[in-house]
Amino acid sequence: MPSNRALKTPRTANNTPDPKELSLAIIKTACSNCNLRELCLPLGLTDDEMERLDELISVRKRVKRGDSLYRVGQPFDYIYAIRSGFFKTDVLLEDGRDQVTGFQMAGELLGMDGICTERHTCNAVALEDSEVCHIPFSRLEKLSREIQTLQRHFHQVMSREIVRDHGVMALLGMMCVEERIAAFLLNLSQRFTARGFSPAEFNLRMTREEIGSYLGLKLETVSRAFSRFQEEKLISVQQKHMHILDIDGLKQIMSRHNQRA
Amino acid sequence: MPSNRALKTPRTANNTPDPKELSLAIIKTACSNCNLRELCLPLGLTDDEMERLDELISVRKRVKRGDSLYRVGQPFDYIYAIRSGFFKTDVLLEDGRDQVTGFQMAGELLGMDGICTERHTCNAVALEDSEVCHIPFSRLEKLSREIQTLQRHFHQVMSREIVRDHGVMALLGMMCVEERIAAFLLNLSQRFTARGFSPAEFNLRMTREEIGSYLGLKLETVSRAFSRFQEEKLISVQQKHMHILDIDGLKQIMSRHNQRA
DNA sequence: CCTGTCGTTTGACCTGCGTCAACCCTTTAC
DNA sequence: GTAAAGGGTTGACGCAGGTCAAACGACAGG
Repeated sequence: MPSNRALKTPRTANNTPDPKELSLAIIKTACSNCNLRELCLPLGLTDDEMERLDELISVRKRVKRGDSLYRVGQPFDYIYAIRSGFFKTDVLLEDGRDQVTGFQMAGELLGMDGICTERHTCNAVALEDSEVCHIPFSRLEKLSREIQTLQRHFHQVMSREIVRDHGVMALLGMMCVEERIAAFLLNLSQRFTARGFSPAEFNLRMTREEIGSYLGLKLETVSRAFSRFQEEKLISVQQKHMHILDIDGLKQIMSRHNQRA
Repeated sequence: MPSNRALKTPRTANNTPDPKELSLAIIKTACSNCNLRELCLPLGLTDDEMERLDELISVRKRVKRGDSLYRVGQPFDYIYAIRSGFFKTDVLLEDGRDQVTGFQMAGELLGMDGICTERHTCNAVALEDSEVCHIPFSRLEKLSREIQTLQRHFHQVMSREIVRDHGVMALLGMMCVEERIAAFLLNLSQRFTARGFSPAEFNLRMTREEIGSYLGLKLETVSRAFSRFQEEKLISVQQKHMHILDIDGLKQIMSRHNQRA
């Protein structure tokens, strides 16, 4: 079974977009009236500064589920802010194995992997129909030379990404299955909460295989862990619908010292 | 005979540091005559710009083997550039388990984990007597608002850290023991080469346990892998002295498709 | 010099998670 | 509607790498 099934672009059957745009449709944008501005890049800016940021984010595009926002090796020109939707990023080894390096949701930035070599070093794939603001990186750098708050905030976002990655390393390096799954669910829960959604009930946008890839597990292992958590009344899950019944129970799993195999 | 002896800090025997500084001794600094300037922060700057960077890096300090440069929770004020020596960074879980998140050598920057919360989120520990340049972060930000080249380069350094972390995730998430060890040795070899040392012969500054922690393995597993590589004439290792006999052999291990357990 | 400590190696054994396979449910295509 | 394919669950089994234990070598301190 090919592990990257999701990478196949679903047929663009009904709505045929401009062929050179593929499935990307252009929409008008403005940070100043975006309800994600407190989560996203404009955080902390004055109205005046935000207008200047507006000027540089001229396009917002749709990315259909299964389509790539960017792929390994493509030239890097933009940082992307997710307006709505859900993405995964992954890296591939030559032999076809792939590792999901993160899941990104509304208000989060994508593309910072491309800064160092001016080419992207991972793939970003939409897990549901999404909208993305395109931020020309050189103009963002210029503006952040002029607006200290913006500069600081951008540095914080990159730093947060590094810290997040350290957390994933800790997860992959020393946690057992149950801890990884609990950590994963608690992280999702917390991020949905920050966006005004229920902490306890949400849809998983990714397959068991993608969860497994992110957590360094096989899909069967993820499935079994979900079943076990369900038996223990920690969660109730069917298909993609996840209901966390006992948040504290999940937190306890994280603090029981149960080493990795 | 290790060809990278030069990395060992010259004996501190004769010059006794100020006692209230503990093991940190202050030394005069200048990027402009530092032989690491092509690896480190000043990369690409004009002489004039480099002088301005010099002004802001007023102190260089020694950190003795085993001492921390910074610890989790400490306020973040500086980015550190390693002048000489060798460090590890690690994160701890409450229960005492810890994960090494990286090994850093001369010319590399430390401390970017602290930007997002203004407090450090990992520990940085010297694995041998080292010298470190202290770069006040707010002044670095100011200067990078004025010098575009510096701004770009700093962004590249942070981005490179993110990309490196993705590589470690791939390693932890899908490689088997032999691949991890081979990847680790090849990475060290390449970084020593970039610093003008032998690609084939170097001293490991870290213990088997620290290697294991970084690679998500137990120390016994690391030791066994070294022994097996030695039997196969890929390396010759005794204690901390590593001699790579067959670089291509190690690379082949990386490309054999041997999944993770 | 000797002694204690720390790091490393090696063997024997065990187990958590991967592998393989069968089957089911849901969604999409026509 | 039906068919086909993708995604998920569950069981039986095997092995890579963890655990435990013993012994050794290198180095620091007295």
